[in-house]
Amino acid sequence: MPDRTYSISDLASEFGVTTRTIRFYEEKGLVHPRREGQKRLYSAADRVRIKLILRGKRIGMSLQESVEVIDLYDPEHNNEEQLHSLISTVREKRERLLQQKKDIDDMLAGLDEVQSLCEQALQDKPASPTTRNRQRR
Amino acid sequence: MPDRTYSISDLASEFGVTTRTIRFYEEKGLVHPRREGQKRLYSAADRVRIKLILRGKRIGMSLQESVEVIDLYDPEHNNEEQLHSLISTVREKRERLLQQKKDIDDMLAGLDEVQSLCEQALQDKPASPTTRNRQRR
DNA sequence: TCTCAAGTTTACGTTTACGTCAACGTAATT
DNA sequence: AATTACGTTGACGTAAACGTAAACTTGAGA
Repeated sequence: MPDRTYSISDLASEFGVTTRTIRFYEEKGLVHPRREGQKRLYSAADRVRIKLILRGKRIGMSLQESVEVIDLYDPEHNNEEQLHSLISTVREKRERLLQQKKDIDDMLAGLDEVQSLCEQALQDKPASPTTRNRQRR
Repeated sequence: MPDRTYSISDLASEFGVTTRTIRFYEEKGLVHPRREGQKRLYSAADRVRIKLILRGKRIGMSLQESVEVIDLYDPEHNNEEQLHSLISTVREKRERLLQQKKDIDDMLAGLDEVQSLCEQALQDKPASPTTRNRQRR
């Protein structure tokens, strides 16, 4: 059923955000759900847009920037000039993402180090002082 | 020279931020530079802290969260309980970072797709209309 | 019919991360 | 002595991304 629709609270609970958040995205023009009377009806495409926006948020993108990335997909680019500028936009986005990956890898390496230091410290004193005291008395 | 110091504008220009930004970090207790009279004097350690904060920012961390990560490095953890909670903190951070890496890879895949569609579209019409017109006249 | 959950609009509040003056100090240069 | 560069402390402003409260509607069920 590719034409399934979603209520606002469907999506809110699915994505772990409030309905206020989703309405806010609409205020900002990030999504345009249909209306059934008063109620908002979200299509599968709307759902994907929100999902992609939240993905962008997780890696520190602003809402506007996420939309910018999402809009790279729909072909509004007809002439050669637009295609070239699109390609260079893609290149810039990609460079930033690669930098972010590097930042993440660096941070992961730091966490590994912290963890092994921790585990070593736990090895060096296998019995805690409290345990020792309890045993002696 | 491991005891080199930096002025506020040294660091600002090195990291591409304003001096206001660095003073703001101090207001928030993220760095504590020494003073020479009125002026702030930043040590190599201060510089690294700022660098790590900015790294955190690039991957969407708040300033507080970056500090939290940075503070994992200095051993304030003496007893067993603290060590265990530190390890579980590390685990949580790592999980989030891995999710972010996945998000980035997904987005990179999307960009690849956009780019190849672009290049194909450019292949399909190798001569632009303007070029054609110029050649015909 | 009454209620109750789910939805709606409007509007003001909040947090984070700085920007932007203003007004002043200090040290070197002209 | 005056300019210039660099620094300082307030203090207020702002944009983004929602939170929160108020007051209303609407469709489904007891």
